[in-house]
Amino acid sequence: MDQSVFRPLHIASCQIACSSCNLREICLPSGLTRSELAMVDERLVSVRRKVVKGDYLYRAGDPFQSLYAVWTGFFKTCVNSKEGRDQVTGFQMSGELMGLDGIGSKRHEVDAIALEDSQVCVIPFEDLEALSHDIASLQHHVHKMMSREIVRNHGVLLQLGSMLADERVAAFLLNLIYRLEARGFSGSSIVLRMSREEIGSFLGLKLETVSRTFSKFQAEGLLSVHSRQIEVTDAAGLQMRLDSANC
Amino acid sequence: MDQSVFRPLHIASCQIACSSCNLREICLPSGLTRSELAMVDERLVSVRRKVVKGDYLYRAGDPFQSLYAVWTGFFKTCVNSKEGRDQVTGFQMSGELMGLDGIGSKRHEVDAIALEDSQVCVIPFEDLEALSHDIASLQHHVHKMMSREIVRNHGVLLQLGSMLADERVAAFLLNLIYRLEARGFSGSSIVLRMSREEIGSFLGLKLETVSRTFSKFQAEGLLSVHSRQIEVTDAAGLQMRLDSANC
DNA sequence: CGCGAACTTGAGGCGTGTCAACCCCTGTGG
DNA sequence: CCACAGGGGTTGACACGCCTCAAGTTCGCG
Repeated sequence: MDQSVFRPLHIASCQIACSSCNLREICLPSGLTRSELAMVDERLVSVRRKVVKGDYLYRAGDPFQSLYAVWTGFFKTCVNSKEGRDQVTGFQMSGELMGLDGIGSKRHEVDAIALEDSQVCVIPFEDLEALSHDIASLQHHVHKMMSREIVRNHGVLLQLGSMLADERVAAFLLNLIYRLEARGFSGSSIVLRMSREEIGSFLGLKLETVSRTFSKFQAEGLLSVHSRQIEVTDAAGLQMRLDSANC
Repeated sequence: MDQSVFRPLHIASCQIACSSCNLREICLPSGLTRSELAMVDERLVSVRRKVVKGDYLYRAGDPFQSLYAVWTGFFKTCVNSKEGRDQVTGFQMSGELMGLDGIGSKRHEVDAIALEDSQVCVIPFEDLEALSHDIASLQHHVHKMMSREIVRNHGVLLQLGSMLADERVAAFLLNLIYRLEARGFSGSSIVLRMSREEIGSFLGLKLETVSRTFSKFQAEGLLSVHSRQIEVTDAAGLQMRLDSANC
């Protein structure tokens, strides 16, 4: 529906080019000049990969070769410890980068799973490093994106370490709204692509707690829930849930 | 005591050179050739800064200019949300890098505070990007270090999201042991540089819970506690605390 | 030596997990 | 067409782990 904006009429015939992608200002090439963009088109991004709902884009342990930028669709990334624990570490939507975890060890350290039929742009990391060598602003931008990933994780740490269940869920929804609005979608009408269990895993809560919290917010008039369709009627009220904590 | 190994006799006269630093294999220049190391000495790391116990190395909001590598001492980094929450996001010891959070926004996003009298090597980030341009292996190594920081955070996420208090404390101690041993220190005799409250903040627990857990481990014969001096007598037993969870 | 900060320990309360029942929706096969 | 199974979601009762509050002790530093 809303997403038609991102879906080309003929995928097969679609030129894979950052310069003509409407995500270019959000995605990897953000901030590049026209001529730099042309170099990215030519030397870097040439393959797009489809991942159907439920399939792995990559698994923890797979050899690392490429980063992936989400073009359409929605992903989750999960860590699995050897002790059998696992946890969702993030949800990725269009324009967001996946795979940075794999650079350090040459192997992916998390699983990346599509939550709906998706397409990603493949960014071979060796090529990215080579091109960064020739385009200083690209090199800097890569550093920025990695840094932001670190900062993002700090935010999640804060959620998991110091927030009550209500606050975690409110922060989760507000973050989702923020990112959807940055992509031109309505911030008040959200379709969740993930289950209650996946939200819970991400927030360090059980699925029942997530479900109860949604019901509670609904009873308080902050939003209305119809399974995965959420209508946020009072985003400011959600924000107050965060501000009013800890006095 | 053990740390004398890292403390030069005359600080003022000490040559600031990665090539002669005994942390070079753990720290930023790990994996560089002799000649590359010489370039790092010449063009990159020339200033060392002292930070006395309790002082800020930098604060959230400060303009970002440099990364810092811990040379001696011990730090914590903290996020502060505008709502008044705050949380320790990590503890840094010798050879570890601080400041990566600041690249994305040109401002530091966390506070970095010395937990004991410390010294850091200042790494101007512009110079690092410039030198990375000339030394491909340095560029790659910077990427690796950032990637590892991301992966490290995933591990903390897992702790905060899915572990009981005992398990968090056990994982915390085992991680500390691992890092101390990598630096040639005893893994069984630990001196904590941080308070119970700081450990609690890092692990998403209250200080009383941390204290109780130490006492519990002591009662079970896994370790003995004398305020901040911890003798780990059964590291395998601590590890079992992690493995046996969740069945 | 004396003060304040850090730490320990206990008692009780609260938030979230656990377990279970039930509903809704979808897909499958008789 | 209906019966049925299965997965996801909701809701309730209860348990338990951690937090809160408070008192007392030890440690560190002037």
